[in-house]
Amino acid sequence: MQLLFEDLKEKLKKKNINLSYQRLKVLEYLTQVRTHPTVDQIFTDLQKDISTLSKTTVYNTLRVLVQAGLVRVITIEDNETRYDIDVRDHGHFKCESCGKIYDFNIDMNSLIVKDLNNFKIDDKNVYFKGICPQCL
Amino acid sequence: MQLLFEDLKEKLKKKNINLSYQRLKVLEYLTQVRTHPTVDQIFTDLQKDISTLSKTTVYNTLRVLVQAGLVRVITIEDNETRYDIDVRDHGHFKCESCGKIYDFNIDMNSLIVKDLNNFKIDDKNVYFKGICPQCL
DNA sequence: TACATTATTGTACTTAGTACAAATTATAAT
DNA sequence: ATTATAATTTGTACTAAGTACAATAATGTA
Ligand SMILES: [Mn+2]
Ligand SMILES: [Mn+2]
Ligand SMILES: [Zn+2]
Ligand SMILES: [Zn+2]
Repeated sequence: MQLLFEDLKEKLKKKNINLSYQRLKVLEYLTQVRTHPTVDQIFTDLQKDISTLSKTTVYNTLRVLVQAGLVRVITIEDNETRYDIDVRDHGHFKCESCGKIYDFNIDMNSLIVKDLNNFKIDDKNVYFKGICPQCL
Repeated sequence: MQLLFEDLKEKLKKKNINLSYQRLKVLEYLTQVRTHPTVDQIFTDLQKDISTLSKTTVYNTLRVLVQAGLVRVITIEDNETRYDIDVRDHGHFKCESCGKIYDFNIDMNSLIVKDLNNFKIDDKNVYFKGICPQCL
């Protein structure tokens, strides 16, 4: 636990992000809670530990982490922005019954599109919707 | 033009959607303006013709059209929901410089994911981000 | 045409996210 | 360690997307 915290400090330092307790806590939360949480979930849970926490700080911190490439944004539903500590290429499946978001492996390099020959592609996203096994 | 309008009437009737001038106009707009417009763009443009148009009506109409499968929702950026009259399988590329959204062909059936064997998949989405040729 | 049903409109409301200035905390220099 | 400087956090006010709802208008049917 103490060890993890030191690892996260390293992670931020390597990206030239100044250390703060709030930033470490948000990063720790995303490392432990792998459900692609929303800002509100992060805020509500962390507020139990940090009673003075402001939601603006959560927004600010996430923006910083995303810009540094430590966290990615998941946009599946327009009304709920979610955050993912796993920045490696992978797809997302959202169950329309329970709302849970599952990760799946997909080879983004195999998604070669001839229509986009002269386009500079920076980011590839794949997401599916349907019903998960538990809800079926 | 008159012919097109009759076609759209047919399209709605086939889906058991009651006819109204507003619904026809929204459908006509999406048929003609293929830029994946937002609610606000649709509303602002149609208001020039229909001065009494309410934004609520645009929201209601789009919900009806999406439920009927005549229109699909495009969620790339969390703050801008866009609408597409082309409901066939295809991918979207958003230029991060000019904001334009391009269509591209992609074979969704080739996206077979072994991690999702027991999942019921209803909807597959692929979108890329980057810079378009005009902006490069 | 008359009636019943459905759609439109306008307003009020909710919620996600942003702007900004004051207060606090972290970093660097002495 | 103390101080000065810079960066971050916090709280409030604000914006904008979207929804709820009741009154009004339009549409479909007998
Ligand atoms: Mn993920
Ligand atoms: Mn399209
Ligand atoms: Zn489920
Ligand atoms: Zn462009």
